Amino acid sequence: MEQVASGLVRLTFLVQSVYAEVGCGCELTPTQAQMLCVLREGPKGMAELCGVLGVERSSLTGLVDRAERSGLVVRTPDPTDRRAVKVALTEAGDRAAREFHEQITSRLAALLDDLSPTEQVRFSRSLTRIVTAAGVPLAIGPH
Amino acid sequence: MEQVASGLVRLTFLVQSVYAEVGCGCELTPTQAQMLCVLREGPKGMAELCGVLGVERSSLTGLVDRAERSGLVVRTPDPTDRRAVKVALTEAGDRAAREFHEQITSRLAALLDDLSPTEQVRFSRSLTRIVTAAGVPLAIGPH
DNA sequence: TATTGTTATACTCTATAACTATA
DNA sequence: TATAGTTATAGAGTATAACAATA
Repeated sequence: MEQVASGLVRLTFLVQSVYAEVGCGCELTPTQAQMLCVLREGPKGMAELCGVLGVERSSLTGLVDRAERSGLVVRTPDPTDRRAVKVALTEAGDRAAREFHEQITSRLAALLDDLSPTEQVRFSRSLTRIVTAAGVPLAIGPH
Repeated sequence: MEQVASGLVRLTFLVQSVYAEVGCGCELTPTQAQMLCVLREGPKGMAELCGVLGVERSSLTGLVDRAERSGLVVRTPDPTDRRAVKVALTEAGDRAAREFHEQITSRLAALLDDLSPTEQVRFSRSLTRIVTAAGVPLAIGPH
């Protein structure tokens, strides 16, 4: 039990550090990387984005503000609801998101390099089972 | 590759949320929980603690300030070096650290409940192999 | 001169509560 | 009244640079 818990915490640290490092290389904070990855699915309203990211609206306002200031996203008015806005990736944001996604995917997969092919498959399956059982959403990102 | 990366990120999510939740129940922020766990080994100097936690000294000053204000740790002068201080757990800090450690250990181990005993052993072994290969230090998180 | 730790400053991320505008 | 989003405010966590005291 002790062993497993320690392993899980250490793995979490490892993944976080890779995530931060890759993000840094793309000039993205981990939170920005996460948001940009979500926005690759398409433009989203603030409330919707809050739900996916698991943050409060006031927090998201700041996140979008900073990302917008950095030219990664834009707010556009929602034609169907004048209270609402849609947050969408800019071209630069899309480029950064793609780059981040590509790199994080290969960097994280490489963490399993020391396992045999069979072990890799088993590990990956168990991983999926664990997070599925716990109901963790699919979106890539921390928190 | 995509699969593995997604699984790793989702697992990281999951572990972080459990970590935060357990910490919250012990009135600890995740960072405080981590620091307190490290200090269970014994008192440490600021510089040493920085190394283990992977933060800058100025950051640690704030962390220790807040933990000290909450009565979790104390700074005591180092008799062998008048520049230095030792950071040690108070009784309350030790109690919180124990409680956190106990709970996080069982909560994280429980994440593997859906795997068969064989799969649990395999998963745990692979976990250890991955973090060992990557050189993730042991001291971080629960021991 | 090098090391230990703090201070000053600035930024990101987060939340709660109060607010505006629209539905 | 309820929902969408922002503003005001506060606090944790992080870093860099400048500084003090001691080795």
